[in-house]
Amino acid sequence: MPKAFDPRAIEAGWYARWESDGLFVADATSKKPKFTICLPPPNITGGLHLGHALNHTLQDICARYRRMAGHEVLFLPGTDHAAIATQNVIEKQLAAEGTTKEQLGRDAFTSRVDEWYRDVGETIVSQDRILGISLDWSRLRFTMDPRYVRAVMTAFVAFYERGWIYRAPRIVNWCPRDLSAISDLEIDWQEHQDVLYYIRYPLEDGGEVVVATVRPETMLADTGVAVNPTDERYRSVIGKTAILPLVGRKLPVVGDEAVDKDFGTGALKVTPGHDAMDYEIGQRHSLEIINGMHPDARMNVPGLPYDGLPALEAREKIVADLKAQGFLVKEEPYVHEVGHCDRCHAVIEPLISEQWWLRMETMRDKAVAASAAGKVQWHPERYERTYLDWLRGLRDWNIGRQLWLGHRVPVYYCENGHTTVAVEPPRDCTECGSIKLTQDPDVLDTWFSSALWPFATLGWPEETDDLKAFYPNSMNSTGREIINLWVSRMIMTGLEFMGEVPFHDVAIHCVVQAGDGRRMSKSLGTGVDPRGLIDKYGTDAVRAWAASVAMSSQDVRFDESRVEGYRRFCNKLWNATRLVLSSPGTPPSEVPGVFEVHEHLEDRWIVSRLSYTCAAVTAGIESFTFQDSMAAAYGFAWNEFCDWYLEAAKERLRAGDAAAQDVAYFCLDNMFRMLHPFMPFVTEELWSRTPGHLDFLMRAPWPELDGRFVDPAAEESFAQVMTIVEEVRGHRQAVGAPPRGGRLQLDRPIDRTVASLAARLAWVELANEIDEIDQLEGGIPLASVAGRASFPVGAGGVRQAEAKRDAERARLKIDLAKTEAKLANPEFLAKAPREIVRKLEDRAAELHAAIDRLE
RNA sequence: GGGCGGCUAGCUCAGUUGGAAGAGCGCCAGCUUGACAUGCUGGAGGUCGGGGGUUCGAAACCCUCGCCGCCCA
Repeated sequence: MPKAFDPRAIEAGWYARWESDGLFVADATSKKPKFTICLPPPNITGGLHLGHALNHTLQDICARYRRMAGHEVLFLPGTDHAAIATQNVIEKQLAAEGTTKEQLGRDAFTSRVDEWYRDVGETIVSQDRILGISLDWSRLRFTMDPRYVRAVMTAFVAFYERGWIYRAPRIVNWCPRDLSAISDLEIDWQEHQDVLYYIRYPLEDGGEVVVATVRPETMLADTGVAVNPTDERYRSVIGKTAILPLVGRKLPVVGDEAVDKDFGTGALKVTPGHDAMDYEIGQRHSLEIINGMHPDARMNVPGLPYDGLPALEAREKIVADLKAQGFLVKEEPYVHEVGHCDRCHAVIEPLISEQWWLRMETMRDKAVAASAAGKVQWHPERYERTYLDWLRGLRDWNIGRQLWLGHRVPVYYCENGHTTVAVEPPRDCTECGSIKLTQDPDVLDTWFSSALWPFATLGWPEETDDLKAFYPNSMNSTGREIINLWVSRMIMTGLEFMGEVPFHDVAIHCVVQAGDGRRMSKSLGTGVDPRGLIDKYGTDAVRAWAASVAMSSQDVRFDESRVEGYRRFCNKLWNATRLVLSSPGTPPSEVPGVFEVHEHLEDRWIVSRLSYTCAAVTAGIESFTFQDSMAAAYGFAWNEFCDWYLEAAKERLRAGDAAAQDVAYFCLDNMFRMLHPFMPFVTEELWSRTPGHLDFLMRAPWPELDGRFVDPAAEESFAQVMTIVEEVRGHRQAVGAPPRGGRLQLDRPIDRTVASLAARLAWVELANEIDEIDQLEGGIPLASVAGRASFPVGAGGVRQAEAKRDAERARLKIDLAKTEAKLANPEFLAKAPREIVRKLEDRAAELHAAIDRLE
């Protein structure tokens, strides 16, 4: 067995062996309890980054754990076409090549996209394999697969038939670069330093109203002026008519309570075609709606000198003209939030547009009710509020997008103006039989299709075996920014189409930031590809790191040294195994499941600790606090098993002691099993190298030690051993004694087993009679127990020993004073719980004794 | 503007009903100890963001202020 752990050497073969043995494939006919995760489909915009690695690892931990714990596990992989995001990526490529999608044409663009899907799809699949994610590749899904498309169309038609889908003009968030509407959730708000312009609108019969705006270019589409009817300043102007500067249009002045009296002058120019609130006001007062802008944000004002100008240029020219003609009252600096398209970063223009809408009331109410009934558990719990707050304010969903990429709306128009809505493209119009049909050009918001993921991947709308066996899913895991975009919508569609929530648990993991606290993103150049880390430290180290930060309450700045630390942990496991394997004699042919541990204190202690650790690891996974599991397993393996047990049992192992071997193999076996979900490769490799393991660790049963080996007496005794050893070692270093040698004398209350084990681990000789303390006169008195230690040192050593003793005594006296002060407080004695008082009394007694020993 | 989270050792983070401040990395010192120098041993380092309050007792609970991040408008 090589001396050092080498991730490359061991990771290569296991994944292929697990896969070829069918260990990832779910059996829908199995009688076992089912456990299902449909992996959140990564966007096909590029390869996976560290955030995906984290998320996929957490789900894989759950999947592997459940398999070992006896569940039939379906862990289903897939990818999402991410229409607008992917279209942006391809368009950037085309731009770099000096062309555009319009020059290419829709068909050529589509085949270009298909090519991209193939390449990136392969990259993502290979990344998940490298990460060891145990996905059922026989069920790989893509949101543009024909079967999946059919599910999307079925959902659309179902909503349409319920009367929930309608087409209507509304103010939408329009991206003038993507030439599409986008949803509220796809907007990135950024602070802008702008100018607030005060503009004089003359009244027809004399006088004027001054309005304030940061977007003077929209005035060309003004169709009214509004003031708050409770505003004394403007009460007299309601009902009058203002004249729009530069245009000459007559604008009715209306009173509407939506107007904010404190903003600007308190008078509002009303542009129903370009502002959501203005649109509402316009509806209430029957104002005309003018669309003053082309889809690419150039002005659409025929007959005016601004026609065809981009918005910002038009703004400059309009401001100059207003100034020249005396309409501009003043300008002042103004800071406000401006919406940007979160894909292409263009400034969003609110504008009136005819769109496809989905009514949400019924689904929203069901989703809220399901939450109230506790059907979905959120981890951490506080995210339930994020979800509910958003749902309660939910309005109709704009599901249409004006893109070239995505699921085309299944709505067909005939030459006679009839509309046919159908899952499959119809041959003829359902009303007049015309065969001249054209399909609506819009595509669906990507989240419309993603919302169906937990059941569409299982074959819905067909009643497949998979759907029957694996719906609802068991859990979903994602980042918090996806809660509203995706999780809430899956819950709504799941309830609507399947009559049941799509999963019982939602785990929201932390966000991994770059080392400097910035968001990790490809565009900022702060993204980290997990493959680079895996090359350096191995997959198991990356996964262990992911588990260790998993559900952290705060976002985590990526720190590579922690990944390195877990590689060292792998090496530690490797070498611990090497040590045990090197012990002579016949190793146990199989790991004893139950055996009597009675003779040696260290044996009793370590299996007791093992038992405790196993329970802690299990509890961590079950409660979605993976970092607790990782910490428990790490601490046990390194600090307890390697540092203390193996050191204590080393001589017995070398001598081929069967009991020590039994215990050591038993610990290794259980450690490998409980660590396997976290670090599948190194544990599988080491398991295969220990005797008696012919099958895969991956399908070994999950360890359940039931507290069988819990041994409080052994824990207490061993704790005493550790205390003594640590104090003796401390003295040894303080006096500059060599690493070995010296004598230790302990007084009678100390058990002989404890004494001899402590002496051995502290590399000192135990004096023959543990009660004859005077024999070691001149040695260093111990504080933790009655006893002395002596080491071969020169004169300087004695001084150092005394200095340490003085410092220790001073520290103990401070502690004692604090403790006694509390005990002297009558209120404390009266109000504190009894066991707390007793604990402090015991502590005071111990401190007294320790100080006495040092006098 | 509303809401959520965070602020603990030089760095990255734990700290589960309030009852003697922790880990990993880094740092200092000492160890070629027969599994591991990807290691072992010992050690230094914190007025738990500031200020109030509740309590016998607060890193933890309440109020307030200050930064940092996120979500929703």
